[in-house]
Amino acid sequence: MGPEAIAEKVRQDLLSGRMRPGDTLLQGALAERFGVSRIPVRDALALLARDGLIDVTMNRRATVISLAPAQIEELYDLRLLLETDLLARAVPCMDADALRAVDYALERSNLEARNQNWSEGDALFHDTLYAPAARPRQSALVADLRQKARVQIAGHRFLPEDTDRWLADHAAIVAACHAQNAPQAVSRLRQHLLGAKTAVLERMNR
Amino acid sequence: MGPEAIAEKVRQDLLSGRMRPGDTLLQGALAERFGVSRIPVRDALALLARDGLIDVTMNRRATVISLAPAQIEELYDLRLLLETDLLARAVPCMDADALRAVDYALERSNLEARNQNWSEGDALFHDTLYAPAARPRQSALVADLRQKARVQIAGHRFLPEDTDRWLADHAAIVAACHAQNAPQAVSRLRQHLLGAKTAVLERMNR
DNA sequence: CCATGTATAAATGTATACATTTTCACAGCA
DNA sequence: TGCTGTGAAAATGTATACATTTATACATGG
Repeated sequence: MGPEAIAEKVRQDLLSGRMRPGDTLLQGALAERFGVSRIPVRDALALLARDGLIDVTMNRRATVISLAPAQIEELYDLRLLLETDLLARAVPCMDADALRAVDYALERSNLEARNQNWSEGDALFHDTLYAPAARPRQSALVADLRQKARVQIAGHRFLPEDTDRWLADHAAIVAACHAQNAPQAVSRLRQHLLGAKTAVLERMNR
Repeated sequence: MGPEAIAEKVRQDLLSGRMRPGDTLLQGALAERFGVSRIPVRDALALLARDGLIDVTMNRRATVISLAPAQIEELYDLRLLLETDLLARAVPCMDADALRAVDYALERSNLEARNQNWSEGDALFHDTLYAPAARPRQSALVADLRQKARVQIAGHRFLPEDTDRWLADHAAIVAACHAQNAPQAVSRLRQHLLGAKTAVLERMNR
């Protein structure tokens, strides 16, 4: 069991909400759980820290990142900025294959939503949507931001209530893509992300 | 000598061009240089990897990141997107104190440029410029991107030739800030960054 | 009852030793 | 000459042991 495999297991704990913001990760406990010494565990924690999912400081136990509302807001504003730019670049590059992939991702996100697995399908959908832009670094950044948001959301235990509205948003975006109407696609993505931001912030303030 | 102190020393090697893209970093050599075992060195390398300055893969020696032209281009496009947004947010928030700080940073960047230390002053100037936006995450992201670019530039050994033009760009941006004219400030920042991007790309193709 | 200081327990940081993997020079061959 | 495979040398990965720091429980004083 190598460091990246350990990191992946722990990442699933974070994304699924089994571990929540503020929880501590003990090297010794993880080492015992995975049957290794603390050295590879430290490496795994460094990987998660690289993605900004946990906070590791000298001589202190690692903790799951806990974001204040202002930081959540900045996070979603960043997603808005980066994702609308990606989509604007992607739409003109979408050929028949890309559109087929988007259609498939839309269907998948619908299915996953029915299976209590909204986040997974949502992530796949957005990644597929931006793939034609061929911006690996920017896409990776967005994926990181989304993952950070997921950890907070999963940790706060609020399952998406407005799933239907968000699926409708997705469908509208896809329709604009088929019409090769980049401005409209971007506009709908903007509404989609603004809605997500306010929904999360609102539910954090209870 | 702790991991972060080691990382800082190595970071200076990267930013100054003493180590160049593609160069390898040996754990044993660094351990001997800093008089510690390889364990804290590994932690230091993990920190640098977190900032995307070096590439560490399992069982392979760490190497300084080497960016292809397409990646450099994406990097500057990202800076453009994130920095113009930051400046647009910052200008309306600039009070007398902030403007004084910007003036001071402009002077400093002029001085540093005369001292063969352009990059240092440039980084300070931009950071000061965006500080009023109060967007710590976005600012940190931009600082990371700038640092990555610096490593490439320093490694390729091309000192800025158009320093005077860039200093003039800075002055123009500051003037627009004083006039509280955000659109103009953003427009000039855009020109500034586009110029930097083309200059770097052009010189990489020799 | 709450705050503060202290001792003990627990967790982390680092050095050393050894296993595993990669690297690199060099021999052999087309 | 150029390529490929092989072996020794070197570099990395991990376990263990121990030093150092932090966290927690508990007693003490306000």
